[in-house]
Amino acid sequence: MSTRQSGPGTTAQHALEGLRRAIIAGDLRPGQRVRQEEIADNLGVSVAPVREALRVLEQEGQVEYRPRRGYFITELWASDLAEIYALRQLLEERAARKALPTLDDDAIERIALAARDCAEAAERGDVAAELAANRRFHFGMLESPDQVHTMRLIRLLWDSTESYRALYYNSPEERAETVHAHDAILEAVRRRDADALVAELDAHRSRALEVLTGILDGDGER
Amino acid sequence: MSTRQSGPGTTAQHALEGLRRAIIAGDLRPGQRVRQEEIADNLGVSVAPVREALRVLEQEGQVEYRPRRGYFITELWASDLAEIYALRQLLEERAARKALPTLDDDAIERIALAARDCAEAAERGDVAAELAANRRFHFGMLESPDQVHTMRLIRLLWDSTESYRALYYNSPEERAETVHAHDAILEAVRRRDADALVAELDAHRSRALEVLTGILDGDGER
DNA sequence: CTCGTTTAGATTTTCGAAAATCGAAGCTAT
DNA sequence: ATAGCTTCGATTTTCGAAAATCTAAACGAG
Repeated sequence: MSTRQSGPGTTAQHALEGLRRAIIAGDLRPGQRVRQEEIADNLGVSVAPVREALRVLEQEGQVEYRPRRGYFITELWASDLAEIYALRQLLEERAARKALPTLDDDAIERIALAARDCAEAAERGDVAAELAANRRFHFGMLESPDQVHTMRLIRLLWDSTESYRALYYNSPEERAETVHAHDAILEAVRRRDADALVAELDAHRSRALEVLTGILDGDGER
Repeated sequence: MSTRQSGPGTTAQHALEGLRRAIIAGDLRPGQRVRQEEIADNLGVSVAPVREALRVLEQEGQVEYRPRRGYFITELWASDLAEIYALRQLLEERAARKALPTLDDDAIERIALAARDCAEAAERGDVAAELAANRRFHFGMLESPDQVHTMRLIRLLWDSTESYRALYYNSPEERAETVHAHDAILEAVRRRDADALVAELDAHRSRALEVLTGILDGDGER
């Protein structure tokens, strides 16, 4: 599927988006080999841009590269997720405290909108849309112009766990839970209460990690 | 220069190394445009592997990409360096405290060797060799098997400032200073004194940042 | 003289095919 | 039967050239 035509982005960007979609959708599963020509054919492009996209994903940690052997979707264990979530805690607390005082009403409105989008997508069960809205929600309250490098690291951590977050959103219970957590977070943002915000973010994150650990230990045991 | 032949690595890796060298050596300066064909010709390869290498550097933050416009060597301001060094402080303290108890005599020997290599390179004025040895020194005491993701972020931060570190090493004074700082750090490692180690690392880092800030404000002022 | 348009050259981007490499099945000698 | 070697198909990797796009200079109208 997918008609090819020179849109605003380059073909490599198109390939990157296609690969991301496939990973989130579960068409490409952890551990699986990525057949370059197959991806290229599915997207109606040649292998060159696909390889460039794979390089990007490699740097993000979403695929692993073995020279002359190809690219493989990264498999994460519970211990990996724990480390990544601990790093997120460290970096996101920093970012949140820095950014919170700089948020104007406009920014808060955008965050609230993202929360609504997120809730709607959750109800529809549209995992991809929920992932996107969830990102807008969280990054909306962390982003600040003098923290670009911090944000780059945070974005990297999010990217490398995107497919596992998709796993999390497959549970209807957790989708509902997320809506509540977002309300509490948004409330803290509105009150400009940094400590409360950090506490809520930590709780939100911990919950996700706990659930994911359960899922991974349940069926992904080596 | 540079004879091409199918070595152990791929051509893309060869291109990546070539680009790194050129950046460290100052052949490619901050802000400058990267002409893909020129790079390819110099390395005796085609543009495809060069583009893949550039994608890697883009993710590392060493080059910036503007679609259909090309790749540009990233320009960092004093404020960028300050942020990056603050992040390093945060992450390296974590890594050092985790790794210190796990270092065996063998590991410490490797670190000491790296320190010697570093001092020798400093004396010779071989900046590239010093950068490499310096990296072995620092990463040798941070690396630990259950902190792979932390190390990935730290490596990223180091990569993105590699050319500026090269700038720092151009000063003979600072090369000498580094040797002393490394001695103090190594001493703390041998004593297994985590607090002292962190303090020395912080001091070492602060000094570098201070010097670099001076250099950048001096001549690179927009 | 200034602003917008056109054109030409340089550069990026993508493709399709050739070359190199890998992994597994099949073969042979012991 | 098995260990080691060989061959074959599948896949990655690289190349050279075509297509698309951008930058800057030349041009012309107001």
